Amino acid sequence: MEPVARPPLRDEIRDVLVEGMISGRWGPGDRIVERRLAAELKVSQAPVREALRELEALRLVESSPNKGARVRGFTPADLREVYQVRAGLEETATRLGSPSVPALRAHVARMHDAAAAGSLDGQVRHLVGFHREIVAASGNAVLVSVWESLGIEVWTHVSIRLFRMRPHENAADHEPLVEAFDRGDPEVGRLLRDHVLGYAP
Amino acid sequence: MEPVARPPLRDEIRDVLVEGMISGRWGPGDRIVERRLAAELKVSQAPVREALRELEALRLVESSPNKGARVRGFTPADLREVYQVRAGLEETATRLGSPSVPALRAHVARMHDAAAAGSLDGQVRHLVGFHREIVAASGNAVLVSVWESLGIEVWTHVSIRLFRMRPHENAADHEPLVEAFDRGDPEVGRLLRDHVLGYAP
DNA sequence: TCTCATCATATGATCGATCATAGGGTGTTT
DNA sequence: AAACACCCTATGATCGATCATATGATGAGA
Repeated sequence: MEPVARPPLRDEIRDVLVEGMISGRWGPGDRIVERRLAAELKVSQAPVREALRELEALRLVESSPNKGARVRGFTPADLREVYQVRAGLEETATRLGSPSVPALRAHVARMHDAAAAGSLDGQVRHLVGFHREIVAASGNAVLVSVWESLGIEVWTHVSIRLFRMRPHENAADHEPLVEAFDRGDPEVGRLLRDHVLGYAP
Repeated sequence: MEPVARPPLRDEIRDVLVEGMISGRWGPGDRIVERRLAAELKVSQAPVREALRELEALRLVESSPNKGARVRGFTPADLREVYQVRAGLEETATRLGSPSVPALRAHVARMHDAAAAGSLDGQVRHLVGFHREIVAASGNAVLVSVWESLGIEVWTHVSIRLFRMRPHENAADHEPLVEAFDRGDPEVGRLLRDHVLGYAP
């Protein structure tokens, strides 16, 4: 049994930061001052530091010794690097396992709904969910964790806001992929790679 | 100018841990007790914790809330997962840039020397150096950092000791790759991928 | 003896305080 | 005014102490 099992404080703090970055409270280049945040959240400096280290590992913030942390600024070129890696990872995933086609269709459908309802959050959630399904289907836990470590969801949100990227006609863009998975097309890996690279600015 | 610029204490502690894992002082499954290590190194608990978090991100240790950290145990299956991801990353690297063939040859030569001199450390260092050269040549910083995050060097050491893996006839195994890079073989990516997968137990 | 509640100990999680550094402001000298 | 040394403040880095949890030891009761 495992009843309450509160998550460590650092995780909650990390989520606050991630949420803040998505909502725009902290934008690229903004400093994140450990003591201020600690005071605001009514916690001590230590867990805040640990949360920041975690975000550093996720490449969401950068910090230099004795200078503190700031939200990572990033250029379209940086984004491109992330997408290149991500494309490679997802292609690798298709070699290791096949996603559930119904699950993919469900994500596409909800992406559609969200778009119709004008919900940007919903679109991003299902866009990411679609790709996460593919990665998870690889059955490779390391692959999943590396993929997650790219911080796809946050970056997608942030880049949409900053670069005014339209989440394309997502639903439509994904149909060919679903079809390829459905018919077991051996080229699906390449298709997926090109699809992901197409997101890059 | 930037004279002394001591690295943060947590980094030194992390290196001590990594070194200890390579040397066998800590083996898979061993607990790492924050306070003991802190006392031994004459530092406080905080930087030790941060070092452990860092190693957690590198997948070298695992920890559960209120239970502490232990060196990650791993089965051949886990290793295989790492190699699959690594193979995909290195293949991606070949699509983005071409390594310096002389640099590759140099690594192979030193691998040879090290093998002749019976230096396991040397072999591993240049084996890893060979692959790192390829990844770095991609010019993609994200790719490099993701690849590094797999902790290749440590795992290679550890798995050689635990699984009594021979570092194959490394030098020989690498010749065909060098040749392929040299003649700009478009199949080099696939070759490299298979080569890396060949390391898997 | 076996079971289970209680408690003791070890240790992770968190805190509040202190130490050390970076940057900026100020006054002095030329 | 310019250059420079000094000091002041904000803040990251580290520490020592306290709080909270998990795990094993102890012993009463059946």
